[in-house]
Amino acid sequence: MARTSGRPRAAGPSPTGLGTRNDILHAAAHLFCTVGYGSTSTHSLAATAGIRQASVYHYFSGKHEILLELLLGTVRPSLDVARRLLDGPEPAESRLWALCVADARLLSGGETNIGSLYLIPELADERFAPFHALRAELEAAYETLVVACGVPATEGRAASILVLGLVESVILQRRREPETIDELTAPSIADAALKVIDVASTAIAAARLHSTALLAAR
Amino acid sequence: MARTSGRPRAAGPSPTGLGTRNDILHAAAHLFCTVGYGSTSTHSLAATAGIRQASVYHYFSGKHEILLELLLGTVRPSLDVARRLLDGPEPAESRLWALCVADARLLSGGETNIGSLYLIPELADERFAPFHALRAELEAAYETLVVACGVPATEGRAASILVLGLVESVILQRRREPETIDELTAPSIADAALKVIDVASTAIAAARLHSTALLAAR
DNA sequence: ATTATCTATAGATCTATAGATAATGC
DNA sequence: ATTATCTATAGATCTATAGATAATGC
Repeated sequence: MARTSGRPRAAGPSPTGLGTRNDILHAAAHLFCTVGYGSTSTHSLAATAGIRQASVYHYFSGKHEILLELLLGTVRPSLDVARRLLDGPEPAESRLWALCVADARLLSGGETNIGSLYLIPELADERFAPFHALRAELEAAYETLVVACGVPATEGRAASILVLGLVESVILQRRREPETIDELTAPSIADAALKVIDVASTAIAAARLHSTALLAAR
Repeated sequence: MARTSGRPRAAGPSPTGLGTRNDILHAAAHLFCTVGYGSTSTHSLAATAGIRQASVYHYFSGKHEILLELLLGTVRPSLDVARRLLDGPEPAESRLWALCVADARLLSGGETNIGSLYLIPELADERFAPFHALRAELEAAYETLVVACGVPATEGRAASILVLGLVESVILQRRREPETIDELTAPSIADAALKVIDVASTAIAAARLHSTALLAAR
């Protein structure tokens, strides 16, 4: 990871200690979330990463490629959890609850509110198609689990949109009132998600108990 | 509204027919939502509004002032509804339901998904303080109604964040799957919001019946 | 006379490439 | 020799101002 050969940096060592590529990704996550994607220049990106502007192009062909990598790195862990939960032996209610908690935690944790990048208009560009493909798979997993919880198949789409919307509302909350987020936030969201699709409170309580084991499972 | 004196435009008449100021606001709403705020130049703004780049400065001191006006124009109607509902004689459940529906409709209707501008990092700038003040008042109204629905005051904040998050999730839905939004979307969201705070289904049904009269009231 | 718009432009910035340089590796 | 980084820069673009112009209003 750490550089061995090559001309030394003019501005001192890697800020992250994880190599230049990661310095750039780290700087981009921070700037895109606090300054805005369109308002961040390759120059400020480089400065934050501790290198010169032109050196960014040694690793990425432009801002869009950096953003794509950040997005993929954020949706992949969600998808990993979703795939594991899709065909487990536990009740669907417990698996959906676990997925909601895991996603709410992923979105509320980490150094930067990277989920807020899911929403920017610039993503309409076709260069972000690989991200949209993974997102679509995640949405399908939610729908499958929602239907497995007893929601009629014809209403599954609409119900899963509400559920995922509730989970992702943590992105908005984090943007506006990060101090209100604590370890109870994710479970509260998961509870709320199951209430929305009319899961009985006994099943919700059971899901809470199952979840520790479920999310630890490999 | 329509220009009377002054040099004629080079690029033909006002696209909206509502005067240059509105042409600019209209163009900005469209471009900020589809291209991105930071990625929109004053030049493209002017071109879409049917004027030259420099003429934008006759009406606004820059992009930020245009964005602020768009934001205020979006949050004010929500706040008008909220103020009216805050101390009505109807049950709190019905008033909260009506507020959720009204907001979900405001966010899902209109030509552009202007709610998506609520989330951009650029809003952290102090120049948008007037918007944040109105937003805070709207959030307080939600909290008041949530507590009036029987949620303990100590949990009112957290619960109202979930409720408002659910309402605003329509912004995310509209960005990603606008074709799934129809006249049932807003009421479904309002139902879901009341379920989240454990309102009995009988009270939810009553709220639906009340709402027509409630939202028509002046 | 007043006004809305225009043209022109200075100066700042931004992107992306070309080519030099200062390290390590062999 | 290879590599990561640097400096330098061309060309594009972007913002904001100065001042001209082409209408209407009086």
